[in-house]
Amino acid sequence: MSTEAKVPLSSTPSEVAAPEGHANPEERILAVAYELFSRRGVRDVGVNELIERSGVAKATFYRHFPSKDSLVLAFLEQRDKLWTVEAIVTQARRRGKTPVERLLAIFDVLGEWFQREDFEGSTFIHVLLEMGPSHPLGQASIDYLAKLRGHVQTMAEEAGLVSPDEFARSWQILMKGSMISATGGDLQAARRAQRMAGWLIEHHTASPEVRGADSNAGVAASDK
Amino acid sequence: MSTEAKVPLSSTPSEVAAPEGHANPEERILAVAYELFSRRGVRDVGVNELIERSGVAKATFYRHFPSKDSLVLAFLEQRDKLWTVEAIVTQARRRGKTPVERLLAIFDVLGEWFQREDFEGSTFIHVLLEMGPSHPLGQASIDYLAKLRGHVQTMAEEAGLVSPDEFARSWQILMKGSMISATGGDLQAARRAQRMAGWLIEHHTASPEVRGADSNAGVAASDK
DNA sequence: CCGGGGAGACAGACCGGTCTTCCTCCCTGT
DNA sequence: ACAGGGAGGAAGACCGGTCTGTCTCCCCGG
Repeated sequence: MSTEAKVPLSSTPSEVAAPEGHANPEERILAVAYELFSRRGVRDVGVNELIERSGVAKATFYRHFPSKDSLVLAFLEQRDKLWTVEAIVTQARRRGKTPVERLLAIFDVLGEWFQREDFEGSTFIHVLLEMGPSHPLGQASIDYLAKLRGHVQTMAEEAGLVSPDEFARSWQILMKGSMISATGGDLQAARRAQRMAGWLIEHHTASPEVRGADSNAGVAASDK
Repeated sequence: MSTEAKVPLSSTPSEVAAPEGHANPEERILAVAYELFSRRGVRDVGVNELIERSGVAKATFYRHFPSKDSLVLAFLEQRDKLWTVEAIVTQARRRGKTPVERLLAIFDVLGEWFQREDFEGSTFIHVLLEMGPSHPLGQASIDYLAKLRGHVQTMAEEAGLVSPDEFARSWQILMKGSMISATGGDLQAARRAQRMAGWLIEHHTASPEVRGADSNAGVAASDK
């Protein structure tokens, strides 16, 4: 058996995930769940549909996942690994030569993602709003969003930016806002966010001399 | 029909836990719906609960609202009026002296809203993600978000900013992003967004002196 | 023999929505 | 002045459907 790359973002040629390729039921269930949860949210997909589309018996489902929520938890973990890390962070790192370029490349990746017609919106934001911040699944989503913010903060530190935490939190506002706007139909949201992201970088750049003053400085800084 | 100023003396014997002040059932239902939908989203609140908490009969409910969706539609309209317009736009206009101050005051209002412990998150974003962009209620949410963006654009024009449409779309990315971050627990999200909003204003300010030119973003490494 | 897996009936709760029953107010015709 | 009737509201049974989760039955391979 070929080891098979794990379906990064699309892969599956056409329709919903098929049992093909995954021998054991657990992988089949998780693959189907990934597909359906990503596209329609966790509340909209019932256990019966998951079971039907993964060609598995109900008892088998509940033997591997004691509850639907535990499957959702596994799905979120998978989403973090395949989407946040592999599709976003790793991709962005690969594209830029300098640390700053790598940061800005995040919005290039997001922009391409927004253009895709199977763009589903952000899973973690979706689940967070669906379940609420106090629900365990909402909390898990918050945690994964914080994990993503940690990646941004690391990249900011690599770029030598000041106040990496403040930077990453502001950066994430831009990411979240652009994702919501893209869900609402603004396909240029990534470009707009990227423009603001540039200004954010400028204001967190430790300049050798000038720029001691706070609020806004010139904008046409060279850089780049 | 048109009479309305009648006081129900000793009528309506069952006045259990219904919202005080609202005599007619339609207002009671809408008031309860506003409360529950705002706090928990529309999917989480069923018609039975609405009926029970507004002290109304089921037939009465369906006489005034032919379906749950039509009530949600009425709720969204109410939300636009009470929240978007009265709580945000009017408040922000009242606070600032100059057009630019009025724009920035939006994030002051948002910041205070985030601090409230009954902060519920943004209704329109919530409904949009709950129902999806293609559902009529999701579409309505998109429309109301566009209406809010129109207010921002108007304020931008009053401030004499260039590219008011581009400005308003970028501005809304900051608003949406800060609301999601606030839902996730970042109570400083409004402050951070406001900082970026200040830079956005600068870059849309048509300064007679320097900075004319096409400005461009001049920072990103993309432009694909 | 035994355990995992497929198929599916079933339970119990809840969903949006319809309809029936009764009661009370208010308008109107004589 | 007063009886009658229509309208609106309260209470709630009911319907078909969906939800998560349990349990039974049978098969098949090691």
